[in-house]
Amino acid sequence: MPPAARRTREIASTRDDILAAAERAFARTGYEATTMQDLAREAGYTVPSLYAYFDGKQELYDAVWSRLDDERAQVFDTIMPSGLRFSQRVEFMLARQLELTERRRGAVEIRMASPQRHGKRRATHFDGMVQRWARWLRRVAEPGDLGATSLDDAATALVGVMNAFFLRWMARDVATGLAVKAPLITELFLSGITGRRR
Amino acid sequence: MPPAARRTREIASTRDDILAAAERAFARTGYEATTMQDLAREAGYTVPSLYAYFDGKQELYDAVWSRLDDERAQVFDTIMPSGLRFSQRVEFMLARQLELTERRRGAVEIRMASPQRHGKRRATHFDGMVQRWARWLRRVAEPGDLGATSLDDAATALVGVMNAFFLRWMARDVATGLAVKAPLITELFLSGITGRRR
Amino acid sequence: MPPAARRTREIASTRDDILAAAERAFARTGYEATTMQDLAREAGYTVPSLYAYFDGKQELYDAVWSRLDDERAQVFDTIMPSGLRFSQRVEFMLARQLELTERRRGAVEIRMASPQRHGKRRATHFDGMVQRWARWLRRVAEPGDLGATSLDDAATALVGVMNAFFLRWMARDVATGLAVKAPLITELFLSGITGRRR
Amino acid sequence: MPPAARRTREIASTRDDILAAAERAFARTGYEATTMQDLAREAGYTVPSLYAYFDGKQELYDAVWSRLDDERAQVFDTIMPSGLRFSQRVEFMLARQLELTERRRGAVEIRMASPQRHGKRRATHFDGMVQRWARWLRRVAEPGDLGATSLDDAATALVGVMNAFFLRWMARDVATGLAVKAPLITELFLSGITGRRR
DNA sequence: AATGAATGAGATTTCATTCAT
DNA sequence: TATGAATGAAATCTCATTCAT
Repeated sequence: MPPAARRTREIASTRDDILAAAERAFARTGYEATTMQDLAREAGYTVPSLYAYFDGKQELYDAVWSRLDDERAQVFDTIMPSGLRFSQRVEFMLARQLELTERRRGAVEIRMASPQRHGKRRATHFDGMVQRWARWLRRVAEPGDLGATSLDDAATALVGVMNAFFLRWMARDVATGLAVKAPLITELFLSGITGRRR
Repeated sequence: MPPAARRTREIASTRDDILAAAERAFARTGYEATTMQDLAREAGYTVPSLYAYFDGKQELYDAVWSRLDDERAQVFDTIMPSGLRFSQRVEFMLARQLELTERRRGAVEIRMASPQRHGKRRATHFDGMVQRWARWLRRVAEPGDLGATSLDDAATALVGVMNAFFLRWMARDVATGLAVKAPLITELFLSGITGRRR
Repeated sequence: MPPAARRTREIASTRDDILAAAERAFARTGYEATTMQDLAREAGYTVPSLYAYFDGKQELYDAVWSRLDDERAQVFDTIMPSGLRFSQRVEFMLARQLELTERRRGAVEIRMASPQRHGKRRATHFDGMVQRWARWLRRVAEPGDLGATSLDDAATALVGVMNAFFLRWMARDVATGLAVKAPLITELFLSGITGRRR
Repeated sequence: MPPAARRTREIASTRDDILAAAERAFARTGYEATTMQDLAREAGYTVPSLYAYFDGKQELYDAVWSRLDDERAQVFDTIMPSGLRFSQRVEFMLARQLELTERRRGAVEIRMASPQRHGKRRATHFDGMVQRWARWLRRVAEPGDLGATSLDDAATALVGVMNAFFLRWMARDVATGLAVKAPLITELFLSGITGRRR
């Protein structure tokens, strides 16, 4: 590998280390309460070093979420086993997304509550999730799969139920698995509480 | 009314004015970004005056949420029309809760994302909501109403879908009504996307 | 005096105290090398208190010069004894200006070397002085008083010689008087080195 | 040329390149506001490289002025055409000095306002100029040339008027020539505003 | 009860300088 | 010789909180 390329790789790797540390730190205490000092300590650098890799606290914060969002987008592009029915596809994708959520739980939680640049709000982030799921549903749903429900309402309900189980899990049983709830969430999403098969 | 009693009433009223102002201010900019100066200006007092009524910023913040939580608890105690079926009861309570949410939208949104004293977290607040709804469901549901779904899972799904529609509304159409979504949410909760009656 | 008026006076007086202290501090070490800490110590306040009276370091700095410039403008409006010849008028005004300069020597010196808002420079400040003297000369000079010299060139020469004697005085003999040089400067200005009467 | 000698020459040349760049940079933004980064960029080196040639920022700054002062001293040693009268000599030297000033305008302006190590002051630099001109005047003036004016006062006036025209030129018409003012300055210096020949 | 004034503590950011390679 | 990386030290500015009036 030529030196220039190695250099580039090293920088990227350092940036990534810092981002991972920042994700932990922000997840622990939130944006405002996390100081540059905290971020530096978590990353194993001094504060001025962080400024060599990122332009400031806000930029670091933004970069943390970009990284997370990119990863989530990638999961949406996971190739699905062929021959699945709609309900199986939903369950499959739910499981994948929940796995990611589980792995990055702290970040995901804070992500929901983030002040974002230009005053965008939590609601905006939520709406983004809804729209991503809506796009996905359009891709995989066949006529009749959504019953009489609009794409938008379906995506809203799905994200809602999923988030609810995530938050309950965060509050109560982080030690256990989250992705195992995928079948339950799928059923509630498709058939509600009464329509569930015994 | 004796002077002492009037004094007590006045104090309570002033405290309430301050809390209402604080709710607006916190809803606008969040906990950290809202300064005591902001709170005082919004309330029409000077900063030291606020300290005469509350012990500090954190206490003010906590009191804001207590007030909101109390109000929500009261809504749960609203007397329901008699003779309603389960689905009608759910829809009725959803409508009442959504009305409150609509009225206090800003505060409710921030409430979800609040750093709290002693590291309690957003997830904890969510879990509180789930448990309150679970208690309510136990009171109003008759055998069979929840199908094969546990009380806890049912409450989780309900709060999830409700929150989802609230957030979507915040992101997109605050100008319109939120409570009108109560029937839709009820159906999605009970029958999922496929089981909905045409 | 009504309380409100007294309050206003107190604030003005405090601001003035701070400005006087800032003038001393800036004169000692220049703009950049003078810290808010230095300014606060010199004024007998803490740093945050300074921020209650001025918006920041640059504003303080600007205010110092405004104060000085105002005072200099006032000197230009001093009423002159009547019946003076042109040379006597020049000498009179030079003496008054030099007295002010002497009193505020440090500030005046730094004033010449100041980075100013928006990148204006020392030259700009100098040009301002030239133009003020030019206006004054137009007011007091009668036809023939300036010989063949344009108003602008005359003012330039006058400010140049005056400044030169000020700087030499700063470098060598601050202990003595500066205003006593007014007659000499007047002669050099009017007649040059050779034309001087014995 | 032996290698060692070439090396020495190379080092001297590199130092000079760096100084020229530093002069530009300092002239643009002043001492404090110019960072080592700025200096390195202007010179086409990296920051640590600058440290290989100079001991630090202050040393670089000092070296810039030494270079300028040396050059000015050299101009004072320019051989003058023979047979000139005093006024012609003054005009000749003024023209040469103004040419240098014009070429290095930015540096010269900053030079006047330079904080120097050990608290030497701007006034000191001015006084240095006065003394150099005084030495030169003593060399070229013959009895009677200065009229009744002392050498010191004459030099002071000369430097003052010269500086004044320089600063006015900086403020107003950098695009035009400065050295053309030499005759005017000479006349004002010798005969003042009234004594000028038509 | 209400407030003007003041401040301790701390946050982000910048920069000259060093050092291993 | 040249440089990428790292950092100690410091500067400006903000804010919750106190206290005398």
